[in-house]
Amino acid sequence: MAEYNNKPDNEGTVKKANFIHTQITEDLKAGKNEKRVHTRFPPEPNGYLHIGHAKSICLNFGIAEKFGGKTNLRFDDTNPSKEETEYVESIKEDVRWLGFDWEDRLYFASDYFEKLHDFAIKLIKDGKAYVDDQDAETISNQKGTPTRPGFESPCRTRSVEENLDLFARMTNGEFDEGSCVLRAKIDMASPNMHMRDPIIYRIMKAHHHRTGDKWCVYPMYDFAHGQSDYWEGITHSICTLEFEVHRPLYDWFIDQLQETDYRPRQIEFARLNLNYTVMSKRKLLELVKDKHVNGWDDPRMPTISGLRRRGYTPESIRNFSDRIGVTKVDGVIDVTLLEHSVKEHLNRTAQRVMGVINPLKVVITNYPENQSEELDAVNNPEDASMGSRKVPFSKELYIERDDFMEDPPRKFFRLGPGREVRLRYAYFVTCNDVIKDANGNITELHCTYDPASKGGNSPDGRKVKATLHWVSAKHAIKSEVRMYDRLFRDENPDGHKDRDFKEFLNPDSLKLLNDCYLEPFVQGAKTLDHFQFERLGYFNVDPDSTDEKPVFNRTVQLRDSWAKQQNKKQ
RNA sequence: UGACCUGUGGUGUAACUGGCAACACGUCUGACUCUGGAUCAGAAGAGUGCAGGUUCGAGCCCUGCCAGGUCAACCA
Repeated sequence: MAEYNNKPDNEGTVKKANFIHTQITEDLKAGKNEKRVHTRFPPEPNGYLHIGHAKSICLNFGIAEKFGGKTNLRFDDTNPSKEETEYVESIKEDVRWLGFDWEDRLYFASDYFEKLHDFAIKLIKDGKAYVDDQDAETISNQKGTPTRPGFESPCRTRSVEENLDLFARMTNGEFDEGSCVLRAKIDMASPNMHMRDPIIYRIMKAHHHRTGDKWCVYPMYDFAHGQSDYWEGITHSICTLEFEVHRPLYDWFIDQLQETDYRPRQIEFARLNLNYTVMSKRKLLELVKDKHVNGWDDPRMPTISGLRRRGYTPESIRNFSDRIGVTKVDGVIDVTLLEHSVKEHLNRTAQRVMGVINPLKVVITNYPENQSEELDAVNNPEDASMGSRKVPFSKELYIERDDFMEDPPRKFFRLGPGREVRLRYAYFVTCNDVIKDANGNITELHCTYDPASKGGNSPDGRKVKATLHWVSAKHAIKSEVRMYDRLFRDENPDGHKDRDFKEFLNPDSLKLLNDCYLEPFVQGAKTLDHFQFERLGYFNVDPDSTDEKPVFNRTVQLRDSWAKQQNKKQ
C-alpha cells in the first residue's frame, strides 16, 4: 500500500491528506461501520470520462488504497434515454488505463431495479409515497421556489390501496409517459426544494441498455444512488458540490432503509475546473457531434481518452490529481499545471530522438559524396540505464528552419551566415552560403564541417553557443506531425453570458505538418509510444499511423527560453 | 426575501486540540550544461474577504456584514 500523509511516494511527489481523509479518519476513530472504508466511483454512462472524472477516480480509489478499503465501479444507469453501452466500455477502459482496479465489483444501478421497486412499494405501504397524476407543470408550480414554500398536491391523501394499484399499473405500462409519477411524502414547506415531495419514479417506455424493455418505470437519481450505496455497503459516498443540497434527501432514504449501525455517508468536494477548456459532458458531446473535434478521443479534448491519445501518461494524471488537492472551494486550475505534470514524467522516461519538424536542407560541402557514418547518441540523459543508439550522418541533412537566421540578432545563438554551431552528437559546422530561390526564399544552406569535432567536441577546446538537432536526409523517416494548441482562445469559454462557448474555439488548435523528418530510430514504434524530439517537445505515436506514414502528436512542447524572450519583447 | 456551501501570495493547496503563514506551479535572477530542455542555488510575491469582539496571543473561537457558488429537470 502506498504511504500518504505527506511522505513522498515512489514517484517523488507528496500526497497530502485532504479534508475527506480527515473525516474518514474521524469516522474510523469513532468506530463507525465496523471500521470499514468502502468507496465507489459512480459514472453515468452518457459520455466519455474527462480529467474532472480522473480527479474523482483518483480520490475514490486513493482513499481505498490509503485506508485499506475497497472501491466499486458502479454505473448510474437510471435514465435509459441517455445511456449507451459504448460509454460503459469506454469508461471501463479509462479507469483501467488510469491504473485502478475494481476487481469483481462492477455494478450497475440497474442491478437494483427490482429492489428499488420493492422499496418504493414499502414506502407506499408505510404511507410515505404516493402517485401523483397531475401534469408536470402543475407539480412544478406546487413545488414553490427556493424562497417560497410549496403546497401540497391533492393526490397526497390518496389511500395506500389506491397508490399501490396505481403504481402497479404504472409499472405494467398501462399509463402514458408523463401521465403520473411516484413521489415521496416528505415536506412541501421545507426550505430545501429537494425535500418537497421529490419524484422518485417516472414512466419511461424506453429501451434500457441492460434491462431491455422489462421496465416502464425508472427510479430517479436521488432514489437510486443512496440505496445503491447502502446495498453495496459503501461507507463514504463522495460526490461533487452540487449534490450538497441533496444530502438531507440522501439521508432520509437511508433512514427508511437502515436496520443496523451501518450507514453510508455522503461527502461533497469541488469538481475540477481547468482553464482554456470546457468540462461539461453536454458541451463535450456538442463538440463531438458538430465535428469541431474529431471524436471523443481527439487529442485536444480534456477527456481521458483524448489525453491518452495526446500522449499523457496515467502517472502524470495521477500526479496531477495529487497536486491539485481536494477541497470545497471551487476554483480554476491552470492547464499549465497539467502540462507540467506530463513534462515531469516524460522527462524522466521518454526516449530521446531527433526530428525536424520544419525542414531546411543543409549540404555539408566538404563531406564526401556517398559517405555516411553512425554516431552515438544518448537515449535519455536523465536515465543512464536507457543506454544509447546510433544516429546516421551524411552529406545532406535537415535542420529546423527556426534554427537559422540570415540576419540574426545578438541574442540569437543559433546558426547564421559565417557562424559555427554544433550538430548534436555529430560535428561543428559553419554556414558559408545561403541559397535562395527566385522569390528570395531560403532553400538550402551550404556548410562545412570540422572533421576533428566528431562526436560534438573540438580537440582545440573551441566553444560554440548552440547545439542544433538534425536528421540525415537520406536516412530520415518522413512523417506527419500534428501540432496541438489549446482548444479555446478564452480562459473560460463557457463563462460568457449571451455568448456561446463555441465562439471561443481556437481556429489554430490543430496544425498538420506533413514534411517532417525523423531519425530512423522511430521506425517500428507502436501506437502511444512516447518520445522527446530533442529541443522541441514530447511526441507520441498516433493510432492513425501506418507503416508508410507514421503520425505523431505533440503532447507538450519543451520550455523554450528563446521564444519566451521574443514574446516579452512584443 | 429562503436554505446550504465557500472566501489564505498570480494559480492550487497547507498550517495538530489558537502560538509570529508553509509548499507546489508560475514569475525573476544566477550557476551548470553537447537539448536556450532538465538540474541546482537564490529572490520577489499574501498578513489570511471586511468590521468588531474574546484572548498575553486568532487564518483558526464569537458577532455582524460583504462577495461568490449551489438549489425551482418526470437529468445525473
